Amino acid sequence: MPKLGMEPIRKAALVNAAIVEIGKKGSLDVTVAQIARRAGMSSALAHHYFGSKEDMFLAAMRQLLTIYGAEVRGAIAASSGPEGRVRAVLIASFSPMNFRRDVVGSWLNFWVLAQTVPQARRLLVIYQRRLNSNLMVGLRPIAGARAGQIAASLAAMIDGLYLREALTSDTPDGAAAVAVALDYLASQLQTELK
Amino acid sequence: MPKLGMEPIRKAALVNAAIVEIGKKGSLDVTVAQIARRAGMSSALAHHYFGSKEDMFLAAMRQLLTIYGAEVRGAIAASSGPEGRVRAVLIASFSPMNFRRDVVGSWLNFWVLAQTVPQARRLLVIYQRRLNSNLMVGLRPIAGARAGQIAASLAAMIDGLYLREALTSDTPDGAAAVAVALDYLASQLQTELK
DNA sequence: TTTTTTGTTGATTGACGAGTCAATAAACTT
DNA sequence: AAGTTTATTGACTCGTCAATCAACAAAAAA
Repeated sequence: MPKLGMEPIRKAALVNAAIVEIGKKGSLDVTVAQIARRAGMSSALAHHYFGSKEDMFLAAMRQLLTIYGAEVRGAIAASSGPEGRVRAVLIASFSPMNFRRDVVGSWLNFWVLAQTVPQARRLLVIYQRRLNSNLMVGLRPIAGARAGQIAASLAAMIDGLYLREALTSDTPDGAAAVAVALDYLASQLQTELK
Repeated sequence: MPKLGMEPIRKAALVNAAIVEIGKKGSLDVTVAQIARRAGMSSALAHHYFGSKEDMFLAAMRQLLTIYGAEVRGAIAASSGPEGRVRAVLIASFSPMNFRRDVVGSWLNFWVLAQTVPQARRLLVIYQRRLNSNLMVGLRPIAGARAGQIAASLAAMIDGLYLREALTSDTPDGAAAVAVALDYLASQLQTELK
């Protein structure tokens, strides 16, 4: 019984299922059938809405990026002052929403996807640019000429903390990750004022 | 014409071919036939020496770990003083040998493998422990109680820089990566002496 | 010199999975 | 009412690939 307007609903379901499935399996070697089943439909329908598996992956990646971006924007809006802005970015990056096991697992695998699929690479580059830019806005007023250097380090550190999270078996500890990054930031700023 | 004692030679050839092939493809989706061909033999022979594809991957991982470990040890031996030791670890981590496109690509994919294969995870955990320990030996004398925190940050940063390298299209710039890490180190130590 | 061990491969098997298709059905349009 | 669009799936095609096997060759051992 075709209720109309299913397309966006089913697409969303597939995208979420893909993220969960990839995260759970820890690899892109998930079948369309698995994803479709988790999303409660046949694999044929998944192919009907997304032309190919790759398209589905890209949509899932975009979703992750979108959520992440929204959360960062929200945190920045609620922050005050340059340093607060940088803190906001860090806190949002390790929020319970983004720093979840399956999400981190998916990120890692999308990084792999970006090695092969130009479209995926583009998405990841966008993320990197946005992260860098967000950091720079906050850092420039307080770190001056060193802002670029610090931003690069912080960005690398964030990615690295994600990477390590993907390996630890216990539940993600966003607070600890934030602490590491903030500690670094504090020391850098202190250096500035020496 | 069976020249005897082929086993180690063929195994080594396969391991290297696997690293190159994975790095080039940017994914673990390489066929045994591809690897075998690059190593100059039939896929059947590859299966003869390594029981399975997975075993081959694990051997390749071990190889990477071994080379990395050897290089770090060498650099440490040639260094002097606690801070020199830390520098040595960083420099070795981004040496031309380890910081090559295909090698970095392989690392990334082994990280993914570690999500699925316990044996691979174990290897990666060994790497992490060793890295941490190497850093700690150098940091404790100069950073005291903060050594742990700094080591964690440095380790995350190293991994993060690798991760980012896997994404940039141009040739790896080990020097720049070392600079970022050293800059962080310098600022941390300065904080110590404030 | 027979036998065993080591090296080597072409051919084959067996499984799995992406993508297609034909068919069915319920809405919406005219 | 007839026709069109949207939703949905089971069955099928087609390709790929890991792993196995049977067979052959040469060295070493007996």
